Amino acid sequence: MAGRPKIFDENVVVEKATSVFLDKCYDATSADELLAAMGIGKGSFYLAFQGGKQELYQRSLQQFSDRFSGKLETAIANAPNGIDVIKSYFYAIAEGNKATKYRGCYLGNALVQLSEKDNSTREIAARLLGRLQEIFTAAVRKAQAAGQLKTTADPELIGLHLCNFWNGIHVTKRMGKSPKALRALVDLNLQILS
Amino acid sequence: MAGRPKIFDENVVVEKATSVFLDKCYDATSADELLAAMGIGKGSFYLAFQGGKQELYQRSLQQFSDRFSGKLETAIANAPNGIDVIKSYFYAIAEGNKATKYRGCYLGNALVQLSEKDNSTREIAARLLGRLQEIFTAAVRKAQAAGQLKTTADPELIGLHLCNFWNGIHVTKRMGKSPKALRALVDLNLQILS
DNA sequence: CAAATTTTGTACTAATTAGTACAGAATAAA
DNA sequence: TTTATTCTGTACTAATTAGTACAAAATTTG
Repeated sequence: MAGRPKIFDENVVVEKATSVFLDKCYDATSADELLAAMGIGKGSFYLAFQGGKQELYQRSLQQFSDRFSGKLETAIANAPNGIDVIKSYFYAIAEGNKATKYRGCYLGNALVQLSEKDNSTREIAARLLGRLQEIFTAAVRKAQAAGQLKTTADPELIGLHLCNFWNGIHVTKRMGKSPKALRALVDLNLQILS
Repeated sequence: MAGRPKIFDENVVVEKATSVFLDKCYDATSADELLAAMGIGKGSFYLAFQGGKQELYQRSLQQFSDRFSGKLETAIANAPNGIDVIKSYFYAIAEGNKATKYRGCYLGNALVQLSEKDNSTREIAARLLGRLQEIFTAAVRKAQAAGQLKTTADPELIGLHLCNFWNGIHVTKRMGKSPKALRALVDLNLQILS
């Protein structure tokens, strides 16, 4: 392949863009701001991302989801009890830290922040969040089969509940609730996994 | 008081602005768009809302919360069983309709959509959502005292759970879930109110 | 009616926006 | 080395942005 070589790696710059999108909503993030964070110029950007800001955002959502889902799936697959892995994720949200306190879930944010006009991107975010739900469902089904769970409730429903609780706590966190209150909330909502 | 009379009612135009803010996030809503919806010119607007768009948004959040909280409190106070009123609100969300399917909760949206730079507005949204939590908590406490609830769990915790479930389902709804799935989710999360 | 007061609409500014055009730079292949 | 190819950085456009300035309009009070 002839031609001047790219001075950047697309995956790397998408990741840099993600950290900008995590701080503000899509519409409020300017292309200039993204370019500065990505460290490339307009020429390079609009050549690599011909769909402009929208394409960048969609790829950012996809990359984030791939990495996050992959990490969670691996952790569940390698643990003796996948349900414990899921529990630890929720308790980690309850603890939080200053940097992530007001960030929420990248995919959930997208779902809430996207205006009605950009249906295609919102559908992508919805589908990617659906993957999280499926991971929860699969882990519950596996644990039920292994006799690691008391509940006989539909694993689909429990998966939906966990995904919904995930969505909720990432919003409720932003109300400034203490880790103690959030821990009690997690306790209550994960009782079904005992 | 002498002077040319106002051609508009501030509460009315704030309400009109609210319906614009409901469709898109704060940052993405232009002042021009708001003015068009409000039906007033720049001169009038910047005189009545000297804090500009931010003041308008904060007053919009406050007005929305006042009206919504008032309606909910009245409904609970006038019902034989306040818990049934709360349940009906959640089942109504599960049913939804095309117009509100992707709208979510105005206050929750604010919490998620506001960038980190506008802390003061986010704190207002957090405080107003806290009112919802308090209404839930008070209703639970009252029902417990009246022997209408089996659970002896801390009413504060149940109130927090309901507020969190409220936050969650307004996001989960946007994943395109069917009313049937959402109803099952409500069933599961309101079991504690049986 | 005249003066004081308040509101309105228009015209304007200065900054920022997303995206395009294109000359030139850097490479691989012939 | 020449040619074909791909990428980069700069300069540009045309639209939109939030907010200001201010003259004229509409009212109350004296």
